[in-house]
Amino acid sequence: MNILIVEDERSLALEINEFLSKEGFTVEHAWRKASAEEKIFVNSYDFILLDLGLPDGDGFDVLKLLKSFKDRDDAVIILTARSAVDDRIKGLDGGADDYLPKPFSLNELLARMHAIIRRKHKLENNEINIHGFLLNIQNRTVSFGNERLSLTKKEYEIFNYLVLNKSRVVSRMGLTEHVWGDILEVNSDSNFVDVHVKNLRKKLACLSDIDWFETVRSIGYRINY
Amino acid sequence: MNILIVEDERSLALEINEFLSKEGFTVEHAWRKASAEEKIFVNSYDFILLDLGLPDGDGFDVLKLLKSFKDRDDAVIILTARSAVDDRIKGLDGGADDYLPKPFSLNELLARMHAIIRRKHKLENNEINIHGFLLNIQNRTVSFGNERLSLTKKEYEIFNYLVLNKSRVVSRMGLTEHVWGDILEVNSDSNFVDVHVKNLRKKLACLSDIDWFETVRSIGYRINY
DNA sequence: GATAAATCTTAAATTTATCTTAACCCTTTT
DNA sequence: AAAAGGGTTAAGATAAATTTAAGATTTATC
Repeated sequence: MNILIVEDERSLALEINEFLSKEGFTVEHAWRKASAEEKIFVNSYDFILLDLGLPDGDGFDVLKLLKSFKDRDDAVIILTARSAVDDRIKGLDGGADDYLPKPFSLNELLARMHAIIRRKHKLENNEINIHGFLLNIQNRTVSFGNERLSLTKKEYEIFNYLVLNKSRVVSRMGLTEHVWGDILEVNSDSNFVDVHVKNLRKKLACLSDIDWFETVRSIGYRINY
Repeated sequence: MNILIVEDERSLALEINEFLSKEGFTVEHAWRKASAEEKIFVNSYDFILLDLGLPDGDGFDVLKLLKSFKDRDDAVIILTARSAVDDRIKGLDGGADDYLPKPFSLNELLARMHAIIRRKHKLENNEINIHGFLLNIQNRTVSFGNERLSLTKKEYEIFNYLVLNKSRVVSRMGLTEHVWGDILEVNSDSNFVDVHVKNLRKKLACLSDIDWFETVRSIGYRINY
C-alpha cells in the first residue's frame, strides 16, 4: 500500500514515514501544497495523510483537487493542529475519510487506517478468508489451518492486492503502482512482478493445491473466487 | 482497441505507450503534427491522445482535421499543460471528448478512457449483457452464468468489437483496423480474421448453442441482437 | 559498525500460449 | 462447371510467461 504524507513539519513527517515503512507501507512525501498537487496528478495513493496548514496554501485545496478527479478513491486522513471543530466538519464534508487532531499516537493513526481499509472492502474484521486461507491485514500474515505462511513484504503486498481485487484482472502496471509506489521510479522492463508471483505460487502450493493466480496473458493476473 | 498518441515529448509518450499496451491496447505514435495528420488520414482510432503544443504546429488543427471527416468517431482526449483553462473550453468546444491536464496519473487516463467507452455505448457500468453473456470491458472477460470464458487477446478484441457494433455488419477491414491497429503493417491477404472467428465460434459454442456470428458474404460478420 | 542473512532485482534460458500462414475443403454464386 | 469466398486444420513463427540463478540491496544480529 502506498501513502503520501503531505506535511511541512519534517520531523513529524519522517517519524510517520519510519513508522509506516516498518508496517510495510510504501511512503512518499510532499512538503508543500504545490508538490502535493503535482504528486496527486501523477500517482494515485491508498492513503493521503494531509496536513491543513501548509506553507504555500490551504490543505483543503489539495483535497478539492483530489475530489475533482473521477474514479479515484485515494483515502484521505486529515492531520491538523487546529483544534477547531469546524475544520473537522469541513474536512469530512469535503470528502476526507477521517480526521486526526495533532498530536496523535502513531498506533492511533495505524488503527484508523485499518478501519478505513475494512470499511472500503466491507470487511467485518481484519481477516479475509479465502479458500481456507486467512489473510490478516493488520498483522500482515497469511495462515492456513495451524500453519502460518511467512511471506516477504513484496509477496504479502502482491497477494493482498490480488485478494482485495479478487475476480478482477490486475495488470502488472496496476500491481506495480500499488506495491512499489511511484511508478516512474521503477524499471518496468524488468520482470520482478513475475518473479514474486512465482515465489508466492511456490509457497502457497505447499499448503494447498489450488492454483491461486490465473495468468491473464498479455495483461496480468487474477485470483478467482 | 487502438490508440494514437500525438505527443512530442518522447519519454511521456513511451510511458503512456507502455502502460496502455500492458492494459491490452494497440498503440501508435505521432511525434509531430504532420505525421499525426497523415496517420489520421490513413487509419481511424478508438482514441487519439492529443498534445496541443506540437513542434510544427497547433494540435487543434489535428482536431479540426479529424472533425472535418464525417462518419468518424475517434474519441479525442486532449493532454495539455494544466494552467491553460481556455484550452479546455476550446478543446471541448472543438469536439474533444475529454481533457486531461498534465501531469496526470496513468490510471486516471485509463479511467477516463473507460468512461468514454461507457458513454459512447450508453453502458451503465462496465458490462454488456448479450444473450446471457456478460462482457466486461474493464476486465476484458466474457462470462456465462458461473462459467468464465478465457479468450485470447485477439479473440477478445474481435468479440468486443462485434458486440459494440451489434446488428451492424463489420467488414474484415474494419475489424483488422480495430484489432491490429496500423493496417499497412499487416498482410491483409491472409485469413487470420477468419481463423480467429472460427476459434471464437468454437469457444462460444461450448456454452450456448447460439450461432454468434452471422457471415455476411464478401463483407464480413455481424452479431444479431 | 561489521558481518551475516534475507530479500529484491536483473537477465538469460526455457517453456508455453498465441498468432499467422498456407494448403485443402466445402459452399455459394455466376 | 468454374470461380470466388469462407471454413477448417495443422505446422511454423512469434510473443509472452515461467523458471533459474547470480548479483545488488536491504535488514537483522552480534
